[in-house]
Amino acid sequence: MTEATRRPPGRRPGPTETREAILGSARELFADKGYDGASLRAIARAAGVDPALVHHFFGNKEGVFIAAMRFPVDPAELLPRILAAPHDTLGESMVRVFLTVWEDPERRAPILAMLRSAMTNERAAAMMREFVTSALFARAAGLNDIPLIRVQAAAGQMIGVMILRYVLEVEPLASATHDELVAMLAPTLQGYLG
Amino acid sequence: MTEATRRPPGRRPGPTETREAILGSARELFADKGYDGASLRAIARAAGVDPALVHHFFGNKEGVFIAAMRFPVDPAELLPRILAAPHDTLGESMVRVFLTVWEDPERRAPILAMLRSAMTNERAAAMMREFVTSALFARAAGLNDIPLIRVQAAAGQMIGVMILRYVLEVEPLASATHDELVAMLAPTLQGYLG
DNA sequence: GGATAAATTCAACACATGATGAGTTCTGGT
DNA sequence: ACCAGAACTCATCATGTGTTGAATTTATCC
Repeated sequence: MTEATRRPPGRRPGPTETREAILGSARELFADKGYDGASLRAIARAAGVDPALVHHFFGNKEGVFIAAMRFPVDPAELLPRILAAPHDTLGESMVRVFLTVWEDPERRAPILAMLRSAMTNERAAAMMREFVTSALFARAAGLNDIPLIRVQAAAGQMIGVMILRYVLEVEPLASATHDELVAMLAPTLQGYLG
Repeated sequence: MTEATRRPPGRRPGPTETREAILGSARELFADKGYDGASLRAIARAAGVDPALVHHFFGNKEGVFIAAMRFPVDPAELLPRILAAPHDTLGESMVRVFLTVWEDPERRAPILAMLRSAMTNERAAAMMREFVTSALFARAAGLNDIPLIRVQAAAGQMIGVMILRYVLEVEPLASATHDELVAMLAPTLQGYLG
């Protein structure tokens, strides 16, 4: 029992799914440590792989991040789901979609990763600004002729509440049911969007 | 010109203000890199001082952070200023106080530091949760008999907007005037608090 | 089956980090 | 005038970081 975990070099037999495994670990680690906090080596370790392999696949750390952030949440799928609601229940619709997405760790991860990274890393902030601006705000405002700044106020309300609920985990917000949150927040969003 | 910047060891003559200088640099660096992103050595460098001196004064990195975060914003001074307003303009009052504080870099720094750090560091998150819960939410709710969760929804609105405005710098939110923001946000907060 | 390419590891690099211990110079109290 | 302690720097340690180049094994294509 010289070394328990020491695999030989060289390609593994069978079809290769390692790349996806790395992306999975990357998403998880970026999600709860942010860009700078998640180390390449930790990502490699979590994927059961040598750090150099990560480089081989993605070139450098930024490459890993960008690859992991593809589809932070597909707005083309989500926005219609929000805007499909009748005009007078747009607010409730938006709250429910947000809650549904954030409740599922799989779908929450990329958003959290983006948000956490953007808070302390200039380039990540630029990526998020870009994404949020062109893929979310502009479309949402364009589709229903709502002033851009009001869409942003609505998004701000949800971002703030999500941080208090999922990052800071402040009570009673963290334990509130979906219905309670809808009752409280929907009128606000409706006010901005209606 | 062997070494331009090389001060001799030993105590400096005259009264000593170095401790405050270190805290100043620490506050600045924590504010825009967060706890993990701001290195002791960078703080020392910014204060024009040897890294070991920082240890001498504060024991370890967490000591520096805690010392730098004393008075993130004195709630005992701020809350009365918000709550002094007549009941039907509480919302406007809160928006204005938030904007005033965030506009001044000196006062924004500790809050940003706290927030940025809390996003990626577990201990910083605990500190912030503690602070926000007992020093802000509980008092604000207690003083005027408002349900705790509504205070948090109001705070969430402001936190989200502040992030979009000062961290992500999304337009047009980032360039909006105080009056525009008040007009848009005050009714929301009034709804939660009234 | 033989050549080329892909997947994978290892060893090492240059550098940054937080921390420690010892040494030097000044201040303050007696 | 002395001396304990505070202020201050230096050199150093152990660890972690992103990145690189070479070596080895397997898969794929002609």
